[in-house]
Amino acid sequence: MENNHVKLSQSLEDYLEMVHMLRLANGIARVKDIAAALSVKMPSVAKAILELKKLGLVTQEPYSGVELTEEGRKAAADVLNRHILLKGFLIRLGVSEAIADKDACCMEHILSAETLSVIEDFMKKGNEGIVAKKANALKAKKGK
Amino acid sequence: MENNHVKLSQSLEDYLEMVHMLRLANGIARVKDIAAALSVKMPSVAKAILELKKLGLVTQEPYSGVELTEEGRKAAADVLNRHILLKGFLIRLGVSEAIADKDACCMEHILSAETLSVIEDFMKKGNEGIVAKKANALKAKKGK
DNA sequence: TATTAAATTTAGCTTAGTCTAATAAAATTA
DNA sequence: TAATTTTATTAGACTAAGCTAAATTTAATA
Repeated sequence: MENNHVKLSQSLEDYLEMVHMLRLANGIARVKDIAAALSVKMPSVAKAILELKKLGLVTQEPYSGVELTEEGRKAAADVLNRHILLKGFLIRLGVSEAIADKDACCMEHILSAETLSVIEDFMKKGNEGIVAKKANALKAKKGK
Repeated sequence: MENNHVKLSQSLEDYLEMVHMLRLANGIARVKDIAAALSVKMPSVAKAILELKKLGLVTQEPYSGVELTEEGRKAAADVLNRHILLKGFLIRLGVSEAIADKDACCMEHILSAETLSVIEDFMKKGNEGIVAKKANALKAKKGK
């Protein structure tokens, strides 16, 4: 049970996530579609896939679709889950769907575990959570 | 009243913001201190300052502290204000101060105007804002 | 099936942002 | 003030991530 978690660059995380999304949506992740979805050219995708191969996160037969290794699938799912969480969070705050999606796309690569877990709590408990926390804080103050 | 707002890279925004912070804190922004604060080496700072000079955002006499132009001061203050807003927001959600600071530091460069304005509202109105919004949404639904 | 079109890869260039090592200037101190 | 230390700059290497152009392979179609 080794911990191979090499921290990926934002760019590589994006490619990995997109492979996952395309496979979920279409069953296959083609270089052309990855390029279109990420607004880059195909050679950029080819280079990124090479990197991800070196890292053991994807496999690919020459001139065909990209597949995920078990480790790659896990890592991609992690990114995607963060994306979904953050997009939902922004929408809950009142951000429009399109912008929530775009901003989640950046945030998913940078937020610390602590912040993500706080946001998870927020999404579970809703605003009352914060109110309750405040109330507790006040109580604690009085208790002093 | 020209709009020279060239979109800065995250890196250059960080340098600009740090110049502003050091000047606020110490009255002067030295290369050495910028480097220490951003955990980079001095030559990286020198290069960045060169860029910011080209963009008309800072000035600097050789071998001395970095100054902000009027435009640079405005741009720096913008970044700093976003930082302060976001850090406060994360703290309000329950994130620890150190992590809030670190994460705000990344978020300040990437969030859209819409998301920032939503967060501003949240900080003004508090959670009731969201609750109220929800209530309104429900009312609107009923009204249909 | 032979040709054409589309997709993928390779080769190589560019930019931004970091670094180390070496040089130059300024500040400190003996 | 001369020597030393600190600070800043310059020169140049390296990496990541993008690009274009050209070559290669696969797929489509005449």
